[in-house]
Amino acid sequence: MATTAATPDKRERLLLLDGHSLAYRAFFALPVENFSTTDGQPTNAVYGFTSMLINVLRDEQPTHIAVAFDRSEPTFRHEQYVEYKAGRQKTPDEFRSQVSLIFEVLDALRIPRMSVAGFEADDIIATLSAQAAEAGIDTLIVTGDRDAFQLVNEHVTVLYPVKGVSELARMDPAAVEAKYGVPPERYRELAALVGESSDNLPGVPGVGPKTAAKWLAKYGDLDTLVARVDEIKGKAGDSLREHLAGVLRNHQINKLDTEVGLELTPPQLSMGQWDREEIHTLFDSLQFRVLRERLYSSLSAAEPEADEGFEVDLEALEPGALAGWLEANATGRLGLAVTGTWGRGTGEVTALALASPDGPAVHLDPAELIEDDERALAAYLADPSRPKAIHEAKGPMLALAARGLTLDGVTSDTALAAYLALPGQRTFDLADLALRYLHRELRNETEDTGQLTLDGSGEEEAAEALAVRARAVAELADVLDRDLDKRGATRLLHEVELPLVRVLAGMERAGIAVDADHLAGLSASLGGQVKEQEQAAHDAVGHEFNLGSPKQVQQVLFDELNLPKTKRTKTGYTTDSEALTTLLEKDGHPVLEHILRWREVAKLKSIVDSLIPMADDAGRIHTTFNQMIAATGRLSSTDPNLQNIPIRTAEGRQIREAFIVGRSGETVYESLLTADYSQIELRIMAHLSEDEALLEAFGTGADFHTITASRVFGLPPEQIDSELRARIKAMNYGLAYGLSAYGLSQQLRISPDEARGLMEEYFQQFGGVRDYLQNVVARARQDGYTETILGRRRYLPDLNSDNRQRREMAERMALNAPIQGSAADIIKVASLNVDRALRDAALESRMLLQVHDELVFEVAPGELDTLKDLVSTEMAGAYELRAPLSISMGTGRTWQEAAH
DNA sequence: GTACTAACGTA
DNA sequence: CGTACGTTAGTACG
Repeated sequence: MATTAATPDKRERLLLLDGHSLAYRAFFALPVENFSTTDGQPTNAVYGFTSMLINVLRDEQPTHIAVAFDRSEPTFRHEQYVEYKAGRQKTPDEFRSQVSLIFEVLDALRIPRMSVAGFEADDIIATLSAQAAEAGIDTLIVTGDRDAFQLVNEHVTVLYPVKGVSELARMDPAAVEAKYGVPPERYRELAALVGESSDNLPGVPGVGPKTAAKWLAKYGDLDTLVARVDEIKGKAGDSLREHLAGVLRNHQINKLDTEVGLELTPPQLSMGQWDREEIHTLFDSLQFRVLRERLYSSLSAAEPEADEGFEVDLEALEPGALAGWLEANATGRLGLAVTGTWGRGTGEVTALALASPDGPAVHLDPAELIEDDERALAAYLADPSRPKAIHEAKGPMLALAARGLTLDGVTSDTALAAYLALPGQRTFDLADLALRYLHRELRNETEDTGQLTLDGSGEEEAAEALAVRARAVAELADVLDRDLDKRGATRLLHEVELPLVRVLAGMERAGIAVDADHLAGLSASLGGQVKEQEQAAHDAVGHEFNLGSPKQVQQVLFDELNLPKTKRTKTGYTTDSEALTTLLEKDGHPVLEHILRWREVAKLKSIVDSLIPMADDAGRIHTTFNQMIAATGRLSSTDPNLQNIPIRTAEGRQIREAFIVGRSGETVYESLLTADYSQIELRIMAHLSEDEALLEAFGTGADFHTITASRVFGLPPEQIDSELRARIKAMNYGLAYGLSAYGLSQQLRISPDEARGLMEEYFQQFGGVRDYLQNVVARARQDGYTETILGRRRYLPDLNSDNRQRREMAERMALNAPIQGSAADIIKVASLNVDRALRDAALESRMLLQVHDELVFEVAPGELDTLKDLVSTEMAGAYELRAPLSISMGTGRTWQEAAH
């Protein structure tokens, strides 16, 4: 596509940015505390710079672009004046580390960056704007350096950041004159008189911009002023005469060079195609969520990368013609797109579209179908032998189920497929994937030709848009099939993730019954305790404060009570429970106890209160399982999150008592059954490391932590007390997270040396584990990714980062991902096998929840024994580990009772 | 209203 | 200076 803006009536626009000056502005405008990645890399300058860049691209829609940077070498100005820029503070390290990140952003956006030894960014900009003027191109300069004002004219405008990074002043000739009282071509002379302290160019003492402008207005220009310098009266006149040499020097130095030798000329700087994938990866690593959204929402329309949409041949179907259409067109896989609403285990379909990857499409309103068509649709959707592709199948599946429609034969869910390809990404928007994989925009090809649309109802457009989605899904599915094949993830998709969608939908539909009265009672009693603790805390310090505000708690503890300072957070000192408990031991101020206790009960109350309104008319709560969030392959649960219901404390467990066995239609279930894997992650670690001693410890059947402790300490198991066992338990679990000796020492409250010794003794006994862990990281560094037992990958480019923090973070992720991810693989397989076995055995019992290593079931009358057999067989047999999977189960009227 | 942080719940 | 999540409340920002 030719640049759309190159129309004769619209001049081309060259955007030039001064990289260093803008980044430096951003660096001081944005507090580094609020702009750092979780691993400590400061990003305030990159963020601010990128933010300004995106805004300017959006607002100015330039056709050409370049970013100029200074170099560290001395410039010609230093030769003219050795004191140039002397006395400047050294660039902070936090800033310097961000310059290369800015380079990465620009490279990913395919924006040329330029720098020339011996010249400043401003000189490059001056040269380019002069060349642009000759080529008939208008120039916009974005810089925080006022020297650029001298370049302003009819075709050159400077955008100058006035406050922070969000507001740019538009400096055209009138604006420069209004602000400084001289036209832009005189600005240099004014600056020479006033001086520039940051460049160490002193001006005339006692002369500010006002006086300087007055003189220039009176004498016309600097030359005349100098020639008639003796006429100037007063103190200012004396001062000028005294410092005349400096003024002339300033005037010479602040002239920007317009003849820098450059490799590219303005016409060669046209906006290029940028790489979405690269932007995604980079913004992921910089943890720019908002900026990514802004970039995509403001630029996707103007983005030259995708100049095509999707062609759909939307056929109008006569009533009764659907069966015939399907016969003719559903020969291969069709793309399916559905609109409607879904969530909380149910939904409603408002429309659906079917499209083949290369041919016609239909749009259907399920409410208006005649019986024949409805039957044909139901049969097609439910037919496992008629392949379909859909984007995010679970929601539509719930909505279709609410109409009594079954969806089967889904051979691709394009969102799931993309998740397996890019597990680190958090969202898988169809429009995004279409651009990324098909290089096309999610719009109708024929739509934007400027033709008149037939009616203003928008109904037709909506139908076409849905058909476009179906078409895009059909094409995307084919491309993703090939991509996954290359990544070795085909089986994982077809045998695990895709069939799991239906199982998750089933659990969401079923929901879990809650005892509303019990919850209400809990809320009331917790509410009472919250009040008590709040009152007690206020009394203890002698005034009211908001216990829910960490900031106010900090003020009370550290400013008023002068308690010893705790570990720093970004904004102050932590008041987390660990720190407060330590403080309590040291100082014993009564308020600490009340704060801790208040936090505990307030947290529990908030969980209870969030659950109460979630129950439906049948008294059941339906969570939503997200299959594409966790980078390791785990599920997550939202709205409400039923994977973090308290269990640790007795009060917390009361909340579990609110989850009870329920009924469904005729069936009154008799109990809940929970089944969980014992130490699944440790078994996986033993399996993967093939460490003989560890495998043996699992083979004995005795308490695992005691056995390993007995080996480490060289004592018989009966001499392992709870203290020793606890130490080794912490080690056992910590290893899979990349625990350091320091971390272990903190956790066990022992000295780092002691912790190091403990680790060494551990590895003396379990050397295979150390070899494995080292190996996993080394291998991942080579391959760029880790892999689970089912071939689920996690990509970790930061393993080769120069930044130690980032690299070490990636190393811990690499240690953990195969272990946590393999556990996720196993329970997914188990869920599928249990689900299949339940259907094969025609049991009425059903699976309700998955909590990472636990499955929760509702047991139909008389089925308990059969169900227990079935569940333990399927869970234990989900995967053959060298340290065999072990299951423990419990039953009861409530989730709490069913714990074991 | 939106976005971020601190804190804390789970595996 | 141990991984993976989601929710809440307070707070700062536009």
